[in-house]
Amino acid sequence: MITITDIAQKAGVSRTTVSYVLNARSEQERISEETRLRVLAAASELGYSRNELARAVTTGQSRTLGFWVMESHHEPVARVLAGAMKEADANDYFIKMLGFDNYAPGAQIVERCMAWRVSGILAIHAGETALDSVYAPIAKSGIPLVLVDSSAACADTIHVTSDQKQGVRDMVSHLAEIGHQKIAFIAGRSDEEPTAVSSRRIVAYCETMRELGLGRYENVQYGFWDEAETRRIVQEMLSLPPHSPQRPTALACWSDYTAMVAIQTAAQMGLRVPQDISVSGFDDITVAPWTNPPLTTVAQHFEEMGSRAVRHLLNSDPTELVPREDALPTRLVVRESTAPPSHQLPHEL
Amino acid sequence: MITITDIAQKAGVSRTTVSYVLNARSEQERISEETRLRVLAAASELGYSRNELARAVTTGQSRTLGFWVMESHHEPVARVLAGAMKEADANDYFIKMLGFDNYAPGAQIVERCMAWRVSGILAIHAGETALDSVYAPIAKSGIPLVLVDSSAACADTIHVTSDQKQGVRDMVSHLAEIGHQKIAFIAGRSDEEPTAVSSRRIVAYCETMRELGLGRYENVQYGFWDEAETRRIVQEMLSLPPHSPQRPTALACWSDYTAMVAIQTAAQMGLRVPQDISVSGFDDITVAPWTNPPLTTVAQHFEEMGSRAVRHLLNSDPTELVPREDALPTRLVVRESTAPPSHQLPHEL
DNA sequence: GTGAAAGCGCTAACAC
DNA sequence: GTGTTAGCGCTTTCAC
Repeated sequence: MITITDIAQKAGVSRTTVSYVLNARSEQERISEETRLRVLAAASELGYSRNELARAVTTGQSRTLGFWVMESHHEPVARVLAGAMKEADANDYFIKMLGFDNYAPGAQIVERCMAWRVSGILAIHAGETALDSVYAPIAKSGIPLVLVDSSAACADTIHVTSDQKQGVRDMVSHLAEIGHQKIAFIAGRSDEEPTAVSSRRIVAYCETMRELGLGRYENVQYGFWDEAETRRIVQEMLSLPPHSPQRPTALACWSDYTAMVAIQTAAQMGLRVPQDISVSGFDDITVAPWTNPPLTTVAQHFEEMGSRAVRHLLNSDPTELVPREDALPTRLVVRESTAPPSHQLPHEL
Repeated sequence: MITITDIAQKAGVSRTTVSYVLNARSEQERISEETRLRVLAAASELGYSRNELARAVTTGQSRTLGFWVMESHHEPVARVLAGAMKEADANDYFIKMLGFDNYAPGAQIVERCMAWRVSGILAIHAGETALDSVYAPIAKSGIPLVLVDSSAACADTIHVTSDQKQGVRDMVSHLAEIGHQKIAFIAGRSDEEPTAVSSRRIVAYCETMRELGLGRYENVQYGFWDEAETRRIVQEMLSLPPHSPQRPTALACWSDYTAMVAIQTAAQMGLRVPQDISVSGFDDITVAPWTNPPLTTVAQHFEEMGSRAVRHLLNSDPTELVPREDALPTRLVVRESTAPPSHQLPHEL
């Protein structure tokens, strides 16, 4: 293994000089162009490869960010990670995976971050309970933390997320504009708690309904991760008599997955989407344009969320990560799963 | 920052002793139970956190694996990563992300791996061209490489993948069993080259067709990543007269995404799936059960692929990574997008 | 059983 | 401009 000592020897200078040249600190300070070139030449001739570990030891800087997946939703996680990677890479930082789906005890993961001198932690999809259990150790460790798409409640840090409110408002307004009044919202909930994003979307739904003068029909139903519950809810609502004041003409779903289940359930009941019932999603995942019918949804810019999070972690004075929410705009994508409500009876079974 | 020197002082022993205790090398060698306890106590009282970087410098072992996404298919990548993480974690290794979608020059990434003393590299979805450009530097670096779901051609390493042949054979046999004879295959291709997995599935398709005595109808069409081409192909095939010998009664697609596009295209042509045309996929992604109709497909165990790859990287003698293919079994999942061919004319537009 | 001493590869005051 | 020296925190050989 080639070290700076070897280079120093070959170039006939001291290790210090080599270090300065290799770190490009030669420009402003000391080091003549002539020696610089000689050192560089020696390095490349010897096939030198810097030992970043040794460097990290002395500087105390690992230039590494931890990426913690607290709840794994494949596509969003992959996309946020891609964005984070790109940004980290541009700044010559690395990303270390800390955990997937929380299978390792949180405190242990934090301990490892300290042991590896991780420069910052990006936690994605942190629910309240999960966060509660690790927030204290992280805070104590002094490692900067940025949350992405998480439960905001106990977020004593920067929280990068989409502007859920705007997204839901755009969707509900779109449905209202094309003539819907009975717009139900299908929210998400995991075993014990509503997912954070979901609960904020509920609020936005209710507010918008009121703003639009549709407050009298406020209908929030809870689907679980388990699709079965979503099916049950949809069946129940769509089994109501066609002109019942309870029966929704549009189903605004908190996620694309849920929307797909809703569309399928409706189809299995012999209903046509969107003629008999409109359905919308949230996220705009890859397959959204390929559902039958193509899904009207709200696009989130996951990649951007990732790079924003990394930028927060890197740019700011570590002690100045002032807690706040960094909400990215969403984009309404109207496809074919929403249409004006029919005034005829829904297609019969 | 607390170091072993602090512990040594507090426990009244030498740094050597502390090091031995902390590395649990105390059992077989030296160190009395009494001092062991005293050292441990001192460490925990002081709130000691080991500096893994320093440790890595002296040992030359970073206990870190690089994960390189050469082509990003969100869900498969996320799932393989999850599996890899789990296995790495169990062995007290970390995973470092090396790149997403090849946006950084390969040689540079390899250089970084060397600089960080990465213990092994896991590359996923490596196409021929991408691999060609980085294979030499990796080989020269001496860092063990394991490929996952990649182009096998130039794979002078272990290649973890699904048993594509079995998967395709199961699917084609299934279609044949329920009465199809005119089974077309829709393969994938990126700009310049067929994706590796795709090309191997093509071979498997052809072989199976012959084995089943259906060799006279061998019909491989190429879709691109771009869905437009897939649409065009499907439209062309399904525009043929119903009883034309060219017109397929089943479309075996190389991926679930492609299958979704095929189903949608068929639906837009007024055809019913599976009554008028059967469609099958490959992968069994999350949404496969929620398409209309639910997708018949071949499931791959992505998580297992990730953990297998990591195991290869860790368990084996680095010099003994004998090049070979580690093919995991697939599983046929019959849902509702495939059914016996109708003997009536397809539903008219 | 335990410790002294050397060393891993690199950085950074400070002196010349 | 350049080199000397000390040090980062840890491991490991060797002597006691």
